[in-house]
Amino acid sequence: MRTRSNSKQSSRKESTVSAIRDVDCESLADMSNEAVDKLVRRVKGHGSSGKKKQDNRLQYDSVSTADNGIKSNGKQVVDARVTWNDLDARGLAQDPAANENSEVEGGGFRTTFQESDQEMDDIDWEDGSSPILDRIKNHPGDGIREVTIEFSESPDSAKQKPIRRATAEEKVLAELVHKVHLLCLLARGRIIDRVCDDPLIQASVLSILPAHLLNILVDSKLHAKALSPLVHWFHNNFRVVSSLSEKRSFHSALACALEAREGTLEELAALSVALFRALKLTTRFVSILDVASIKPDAETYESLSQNTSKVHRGIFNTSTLMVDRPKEVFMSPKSPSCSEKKNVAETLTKASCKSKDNCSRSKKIQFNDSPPAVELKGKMVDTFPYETQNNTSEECVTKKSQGSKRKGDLELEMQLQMAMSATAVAFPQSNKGLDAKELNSNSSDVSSPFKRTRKIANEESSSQGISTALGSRKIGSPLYWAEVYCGGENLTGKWVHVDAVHGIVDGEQKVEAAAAACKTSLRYVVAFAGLGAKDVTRRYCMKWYKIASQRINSLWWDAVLAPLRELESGATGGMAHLEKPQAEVSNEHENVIASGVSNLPMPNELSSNVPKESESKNEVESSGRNSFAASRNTIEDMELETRALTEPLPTNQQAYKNHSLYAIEKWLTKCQILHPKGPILGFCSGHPVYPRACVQTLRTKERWLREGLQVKAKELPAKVVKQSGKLKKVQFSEDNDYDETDSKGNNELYGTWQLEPLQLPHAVNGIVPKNERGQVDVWSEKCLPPGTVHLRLPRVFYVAKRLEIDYAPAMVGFEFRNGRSVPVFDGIVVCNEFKDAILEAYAEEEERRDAEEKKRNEAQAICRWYQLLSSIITRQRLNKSYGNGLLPQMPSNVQNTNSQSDVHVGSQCDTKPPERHKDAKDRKLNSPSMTLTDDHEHVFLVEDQSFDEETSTRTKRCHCGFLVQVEEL
DNA sequence: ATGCTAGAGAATGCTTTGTTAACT
DNA sequence: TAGTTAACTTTGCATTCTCTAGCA
Repeated sequence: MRTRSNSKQSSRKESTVSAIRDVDCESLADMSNEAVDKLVRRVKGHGSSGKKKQDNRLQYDSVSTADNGIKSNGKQVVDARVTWNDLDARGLAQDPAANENSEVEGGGFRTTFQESDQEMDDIDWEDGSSPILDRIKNHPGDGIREVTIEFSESPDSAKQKPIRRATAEEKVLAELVHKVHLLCLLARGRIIDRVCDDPLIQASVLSILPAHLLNILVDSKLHAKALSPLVHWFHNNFRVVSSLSEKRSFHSALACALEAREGTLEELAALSVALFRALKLTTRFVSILDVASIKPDAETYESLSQNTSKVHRGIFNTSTLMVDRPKEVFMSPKSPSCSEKKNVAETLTKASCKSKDNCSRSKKIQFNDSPPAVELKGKMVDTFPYETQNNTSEECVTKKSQGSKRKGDLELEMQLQMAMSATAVAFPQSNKGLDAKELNSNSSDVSSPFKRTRKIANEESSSQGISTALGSRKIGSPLYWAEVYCGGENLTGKWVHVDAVHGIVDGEQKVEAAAAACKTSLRYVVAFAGLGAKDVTRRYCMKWYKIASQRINSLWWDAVLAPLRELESGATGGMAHLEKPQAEVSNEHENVIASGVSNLPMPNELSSNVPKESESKNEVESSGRNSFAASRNTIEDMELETRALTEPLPTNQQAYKNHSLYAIEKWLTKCQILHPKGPILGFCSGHPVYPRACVQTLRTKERWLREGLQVKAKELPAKVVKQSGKLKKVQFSEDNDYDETDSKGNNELYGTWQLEPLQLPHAVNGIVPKNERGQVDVWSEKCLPPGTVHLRLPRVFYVAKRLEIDYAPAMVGFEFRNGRSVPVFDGIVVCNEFKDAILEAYAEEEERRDAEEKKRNEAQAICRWYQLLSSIITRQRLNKSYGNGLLPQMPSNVQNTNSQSDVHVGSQCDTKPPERHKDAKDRKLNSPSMTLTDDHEHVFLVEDQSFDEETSTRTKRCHCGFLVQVEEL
């Protein structure tokens, strides 16, 4: 029985796992990855609507799709859910709390809930016979709360899954997430870069470097080949392990990795950078920023289509663990033999268990998993394509044999490994504290990422890379390496790719294929130095058109990188010591070592000093070298630009659709044309390929007017296209000889080469030239007739009208309202000479208007006060008369009280609040407390009233002196 | 088995310059 | 009577994106 979890289950489970991982996570990149994932999932809400208690669902990844015909595109996958209700019912439900936390003994291992969860996360489930499944079946209390097996959906129903497209909002969100993730990863890179500059770290690395390697790099013209012994030494002396769960600074992690001579890929890459820098090589730390997708689709689809082979990261981590972990053991053919290594490893493991620091936790994982891998050694080693670079002949032999292997064979091997690894995972140590994401990267580290890519690389790998049946997404991808500046390369010097972790020198051409095979796209490759950064994606990405759409708007990205580029440029220039004499370099080595040993500053101090130090170095050492640095940077920029302009022609037509360099006529849009039509750069499927620069956008005359351009006289349209039916209808009814439309309803389009700057008629005698609608279309300043000015002020046309100045309403655009577009006006256009007069009058007018409004507001306020007080009085009187002194709690209602009152003040006030009301109000305001608190009811006797006929105002007096003036109708 | 192409179908985005009746 | 305001109604095509069948 093959089962898969659905998307809800997956994402829900992942969120739980993420929570656990949060604790374990060490890598900032991972944390940000997860945070982004969470955010995206939450917003999209696709993964959040699952049942409760499904956190522990198993995910069965159809790893081998071949035998049951399940396609990996998510359409034909059996979407069978495996939850755990029944197990729960059998055992777990009895003591769920205990189950969740207690350790379970079984099968010779101990595991915790967390572990089992992670194991689940870390395992690719294969058929019903999965060891883990068996284990769980045998031990139903194994930290599992809920088991439900649902076969609610048939493969066919999966096929009918509605395709949900991302909304605009989701796209915006995805872009924001992408940006934030980029910034986070940039920050991470800078942190690592800074630690690589740490003199203590550098000194420590140097101290373990064999003496004979110290002197091989002091050639004034460094060649990439000269790095090989060093790289091989590093490769053979440092091993990649899974990360530790503890959170700690990268500095201490690096120190720890150095001490143990093993660490994550990131740490080891950083160590190699530190080593190169200690040797005074100009070195950058390079990282692929594997950011969240800029398009929501991928992830939406991913989470939606759990059925697909694009299973969640957790699952891939699993496969990472299973596939790649074993490789680490035999990844280095030159390293000690397997058995040897295993012994060392075991020793290390034991030692590390006792070790006071936290470095060691993960080591045991590696070695426990190694045995199954060992058997595959022979098969795996030769799959390492990179090793062609530096490998010995024996590897070449094996490579040849590998070359004859079919992909299916390779998959079989992988699956075999998975099965074996799954068994290994059952051992308790395996997953403790493992961060799945780290595993991902680590396994990448561990094995040479490129092993799996061997075949793909040969086949001009696409993003698909190896069959998804391997569950291999983003596994083993090269993520970190170094770039060393070799002055002896080429004529001008060159930045050389150095992946010391994998023992690779100058393998830049292979990075793309390796990454592609691991489903990592080279969207951003950033080199860090001197706390700065530079985008060097062009160096590694040969197929820019494939990643262009996956990158953020270059304006934004360039703006972000601009300050970092300066820093980077300063550092890589200032650190150059290539031309120093050998003796000097040796002395410096000694100094570094000495400073590291005898004069140890605090790590914080160190790190904070680094930039200053390098800056001061720059100042002192390289005032004359700045030009050298500048030229080096310029040369590199030119190199990258050259790459950008010399990208090979894509072989498939669709790549030309949005290609930045090339175009074929077939994929031009309706409003595009080739001008000039040539030169032809090549052919694709028989279609001539032209430079993209030849593609011109065409527009109608009106459209060009908006840009402040007009068509030259006697220019014929470059292209005539059919007009939309709707427009045709409108324009035919209005004017058959409409300028832009011929009698057949076609639109005439013009190109930029047919245009000249707009020449609008001048304003003459204070008259604004207007269009046929009596207005001026102000799309931009260029559209203003000469001699006029656009005054964007509200109500300014009143002023112009009052002053009898000629003006035209300024139409600034359209808005779509009530199913049609409506012009939007903003201000007026007047002749320049009236501008000041209008503005002055406008200011006066606005002042007067403000004063009037203020007056009106005041009058209204007075009126309302009067109403309020009148109603209070009335209510009080009514209360006295009928309420037995009890104040009613009902809200006052002025209208009601007025209607019952003898004093008809409300209605009169509404119409016209007389001045005298103010007096009355004032008086009342002066003595309201007396009126209200004395518990005295005013009595207005008829004989005490007076009536002013002039103003129709009746004045009523109470014996207490209180009076009310009422205007009578 | 895989990748490419063409085409279908759906979603998205651009388009774009009133009228009438009630009320003040 | 003139001016103001609100309700009315809610297209249709081009482009883009995704998927699929067919072919090499």
